[in-house]
Amino acid sequence: MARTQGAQTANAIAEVAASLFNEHGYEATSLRQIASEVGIQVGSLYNHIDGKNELLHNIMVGILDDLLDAIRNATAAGTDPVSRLVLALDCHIRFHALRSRDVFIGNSELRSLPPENRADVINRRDAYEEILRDLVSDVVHATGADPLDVRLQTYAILAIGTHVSSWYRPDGDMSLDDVVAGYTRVILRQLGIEEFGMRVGITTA
Amino acid sequence: MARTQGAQTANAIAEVAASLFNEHGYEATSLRQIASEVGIQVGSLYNHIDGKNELLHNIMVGILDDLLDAIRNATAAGTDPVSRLVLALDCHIRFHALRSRDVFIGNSELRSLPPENRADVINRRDAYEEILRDLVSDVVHATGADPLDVRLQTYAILAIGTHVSSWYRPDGDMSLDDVVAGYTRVILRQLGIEEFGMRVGITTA
DNA sequence: GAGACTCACTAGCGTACGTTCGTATGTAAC
DNA sequence: GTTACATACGAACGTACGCTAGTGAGTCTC
Repeated sequence: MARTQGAQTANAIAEVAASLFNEHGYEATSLRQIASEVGIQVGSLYNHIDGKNELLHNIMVGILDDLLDAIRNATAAGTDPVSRLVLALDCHIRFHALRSRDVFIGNSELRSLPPENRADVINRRDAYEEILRDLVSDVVHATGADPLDVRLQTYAILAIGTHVSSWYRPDGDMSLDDVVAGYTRVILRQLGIEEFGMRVGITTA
Repeated sequence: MARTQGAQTANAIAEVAASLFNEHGYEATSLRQIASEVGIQVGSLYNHIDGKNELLHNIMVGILDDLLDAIRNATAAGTDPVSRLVLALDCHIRFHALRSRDVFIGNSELRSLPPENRADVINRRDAYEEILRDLVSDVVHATGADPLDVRLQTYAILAIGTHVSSWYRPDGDMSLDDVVAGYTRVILRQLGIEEFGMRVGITTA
């Protein structure tokens, strides 16, 4: 056993760690549990990681990098502010629903990261928030809508994403398409641009 | 030292525990830390509690009982569905902002409760969600507004509350009154009853 | 085939944890 | 003043933790 198993084992460790962190929390998960579910001994973990904390750090930075990539790619296809926002909301909600495990870890385990590693996460989180705020801001300027309060509106969108990741289940009684369409309507209306949404294919049926 | 210190010490333990759970998380907080901040020895804690988990359970049940009491009292003064909802939103947002420490514990440490104690918390949480949903539902029926989706609307309100508890700071650059007024306008608009809100004193200035 | 490298094993290190116990001390009740 | 109780202390329990170190088996390179 050598040379070829490395990548697979490393992958399995990361997956198992994420599942256990999600289920019991970082502090309540032991390396012995992780090793046991992977099917190796505790000591062997250290052939693949530097320590327990690296597992958490990788998950948190990874999920935020993926989220930033996703929203940038999603909005690139938009031809005007409203369609860019609609594309962003689609991405935002789907991402949080489908990757709820890692999103939840990212949102709940910041305090388990040693302070020197927190900036990596906080900077990415701030960057995402800024992207959303700019999208909202652009829509407001382009449409002349009254946004009430851009900051609170942006927070509301962020909150919906986080919340979706905590209740949405693929086998629940609401399809992901319905969740996306429903929340998109709600958000466009709360921004005061319900009628602009219709022009890009969002209906209030 | 006897007979009279009991209640004060018990109180101090609960307060210190909540602060440390909020800061580091339940699992990462040791009874030795708690005892040390209270100014007693570890063993002495057991004159006041049955075990570490009781501390968490009391916080979680307590905050939800307070929240349920608050929303019931707040809405009692409402004379019609819209004003009841507005009163509820005021209470909802203020409560989450002002009691963010315990709210955060309640929202993030459910998995640290042993399964047999979770029902206490989940039942209260469900009860709160039902109260909000009924308020939304009543408003819709009374005003004839198109709610888009009552469930998603209710979730959005819940999400805003949870999110507020994570960012609002009394010394931040937005007053609590502004947060409440701002979010109330956003929520009334997303429900499609912006104009009804004005009748009960919410302005979109 | 020899050497280098990968990756797993086993055993054990020092430390911290939640909890229990016996004891001491101060206060209240009678 | 005696009795009973509330409350604190200090020491110790068994267990689990993250992590390290030494070793051996398999595999790739040349």
